[in-house]
Amino acid sequence: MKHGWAAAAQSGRAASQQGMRRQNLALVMTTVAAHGPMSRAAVAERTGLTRAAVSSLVDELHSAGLLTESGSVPSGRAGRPGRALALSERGPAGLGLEVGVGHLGACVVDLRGEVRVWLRVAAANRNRRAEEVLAELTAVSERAVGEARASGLRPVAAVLAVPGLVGDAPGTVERAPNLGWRDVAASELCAHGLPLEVDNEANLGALAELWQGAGACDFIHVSAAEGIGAALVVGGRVFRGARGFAGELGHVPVRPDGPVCACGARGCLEQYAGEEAVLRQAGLGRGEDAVRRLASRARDGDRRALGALERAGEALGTTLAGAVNLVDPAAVVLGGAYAELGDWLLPGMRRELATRTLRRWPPEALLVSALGRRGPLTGAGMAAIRRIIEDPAVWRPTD
Amino acid sequence: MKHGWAAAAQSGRAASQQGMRRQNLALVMTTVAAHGPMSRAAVAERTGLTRAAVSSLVDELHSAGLLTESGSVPSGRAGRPGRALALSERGPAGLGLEVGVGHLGACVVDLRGEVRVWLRVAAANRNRRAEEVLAELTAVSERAVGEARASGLRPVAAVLAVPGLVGDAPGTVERAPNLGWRDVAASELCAHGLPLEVDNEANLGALAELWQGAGACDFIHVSAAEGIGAALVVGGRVFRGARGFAGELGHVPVRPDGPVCACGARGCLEQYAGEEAVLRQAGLGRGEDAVRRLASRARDGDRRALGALERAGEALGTTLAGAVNLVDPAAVVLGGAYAELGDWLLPGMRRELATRTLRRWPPEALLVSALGRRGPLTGAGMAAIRRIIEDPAVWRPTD
DNA sequence: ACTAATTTGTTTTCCGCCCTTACGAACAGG
DNA sequence: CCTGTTCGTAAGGGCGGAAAACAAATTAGT
Repeated sequence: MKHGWAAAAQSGRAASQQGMRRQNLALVMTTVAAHGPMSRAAVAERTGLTRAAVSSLVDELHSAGLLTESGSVPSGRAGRPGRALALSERGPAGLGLEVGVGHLGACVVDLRGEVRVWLRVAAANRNRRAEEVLAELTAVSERAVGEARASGLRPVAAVLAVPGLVGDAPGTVERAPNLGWRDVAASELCAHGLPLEVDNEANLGALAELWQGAGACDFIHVSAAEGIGAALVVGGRVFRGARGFAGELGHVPVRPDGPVCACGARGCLEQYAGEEAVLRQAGLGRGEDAVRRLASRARDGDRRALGALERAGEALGTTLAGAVNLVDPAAVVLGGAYAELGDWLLPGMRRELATRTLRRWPPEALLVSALGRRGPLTGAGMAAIRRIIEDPAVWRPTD
Repeated sequence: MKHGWAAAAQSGRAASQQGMRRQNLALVMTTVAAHGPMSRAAVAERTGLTRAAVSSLVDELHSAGLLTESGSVPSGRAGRPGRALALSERGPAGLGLEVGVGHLGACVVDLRGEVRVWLRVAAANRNRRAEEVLAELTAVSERAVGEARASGLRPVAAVLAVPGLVGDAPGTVERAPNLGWRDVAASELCAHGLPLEVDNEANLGALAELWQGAGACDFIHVSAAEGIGAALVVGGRVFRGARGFAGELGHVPVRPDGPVCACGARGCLEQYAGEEAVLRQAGLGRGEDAVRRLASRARDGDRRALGALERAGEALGTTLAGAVNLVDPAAVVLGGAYAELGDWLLPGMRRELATRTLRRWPPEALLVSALGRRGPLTGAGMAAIRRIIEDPAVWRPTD
């Protein structure tokens, strides 16, 4: 009989005192970020650290410009009032960038998670040279950075949202079919000298939902834009899979013998609920604001539009029911462009989810994103600054 | 515009020196477990700790009876040879228990991960009173514990594998339809005074595969026994979902209009690849060793058996293709009773997976478990002792 | 108004743990 | 036999959190 523990089972790094300090700095930051302005004593109680330790940690974060101390806040009860700690609104900030098929975007998010600058310009990027697109994006982002500086903010990291796959090489887009990109090294854009990370727009939209939404920390975020993508958020982190390709909801089979898909298989979800398929069934052509036109037709009671949305919702529901059975998320969030179509998609989805999920998966766990289209760019900005919150030690104010 | 970080985004605990020590003890244990007998210096190099720190940690683990020191091992190179450290084969051990529909099992696994005692007795447990079953299991497990003690082992924790759902309450089975159990508090069994944990057999089978297999640490383990269950292993841990119900592969829809399932929905995978459906299509009745009979018929070239297995493999493949698109695992492992049917299931599965997965998911990533039926019980024993390896601080030799 | 009680934040002391450095031990090679 | 190398251990130092004590600021009670 074979024995022994497989090598794959090992994990973890050595814990040192520096690592301990680092972890506790992060703990204070995330605690203040999550639970609003609060006193040192409240932080201590919530984290389990002593008040003395919290004081020391707060000192360090304060002198780094990450935490600010407002005046006394009367607690209502007896005793000396605590001094409210909050994340600085003038410290480092995150720069979010987005390349869409029809637009470019840039935003700046401060430490508190508030969007302080928001720029979005129309641009026909389909099959345009990547260098050109990135040059224009650089211009947009420089405007955003300028406005941020004027408000006392200092963008220190950037995240770019793209409608495509990001591979192993950091800062590069492996494939973005709708843009016609292939192996584009987007870090070239980094003219600001900021470290730039690239991620899929669906993943970033999900993160925005995680950080802004009423939020569970385990959910599936469905983001229908050109294709149908899903992001699995597990324990507050996007689950990327072994090779980074997780979340390809659009090519989960709905009917094994269904229509042939561009991917070569039959009956993929995209053939039922993809933008192109829905528009075709609704009798609409593709175009810039096709989704908006579809929504207005549905509002007017157009039979074909309503039927197409009904069928799309049903197919989405069937597929998501399978995903729910497999993953058991606390919620399913409908985001991206389809958030605007929620009114007409939801009934079919709910019906399918209700009949096809075991253990009475609660129907109220199916949500529509409040961010909708703004999700990816918002998420990019938040992800950029979130790195500092989750590891304040990387931030040196002297830089 | 809404702002602020959702409360869900917080995580992590305070790091203290005790926690640091604890983590490093675990690091040494897992390193030695994963990379065989090795010297202190080798542990230091691999973990990043200093040789001095490793010495101190090893001392503590040695005096707790968890590590043993063999004689000098010449490294071949110049210099003083190191003394080989290995996990003790006489220290604490894990007790694995299993209640199946047709059998009871108990095993004892030592720190090295080796199965030292293995007992399995036939028993007709379907719709039998839980108390009776557990009493008989207690008898079996006492025999196993006795044999283990005779070899110098000391079972210190137990894990029970059941074909059912384990809920929030620790140590209780929420539902096990094939046994007819409902809200059974299995911890009552704990006559040995050992702490007992209960888990689903599919999850434990997956863990056995993780720890014994050549193993990736992200994979989907399909375990077909009575129902069809799957366990998602993510980063070396079983992913249980928000409510602990993840992995219900059997009720993922294959054909939305297919035959009605016991769950109320239509076209669930179980209707195509479940044991009952396959046996019916193959013209076989249910029975104790039905799977074995099916395999022998297939070996003999029986048309109906081959056809049934072909169709089952295809349905499994379709469903798994969807799961692979969603989760992007490094491997899919076919375990449980169906491992014995791999020869006939695999072709259809491979075909479906090849056509329906994007990004050419490598066909060699579809594996058949070597453990097969022995998976859950093995995994239970390993899980029991693994707790001590992953947190040696919980183990007090004085007990 | 004045005191007691309570809560906050800081200071001081202490302890644990890892790191650095140094040293003895054990082996291979010339 | 001597040298170079590697292994394990020991001593000293620094860092970081815990525990306890103290000062500060407010409420409650009389």
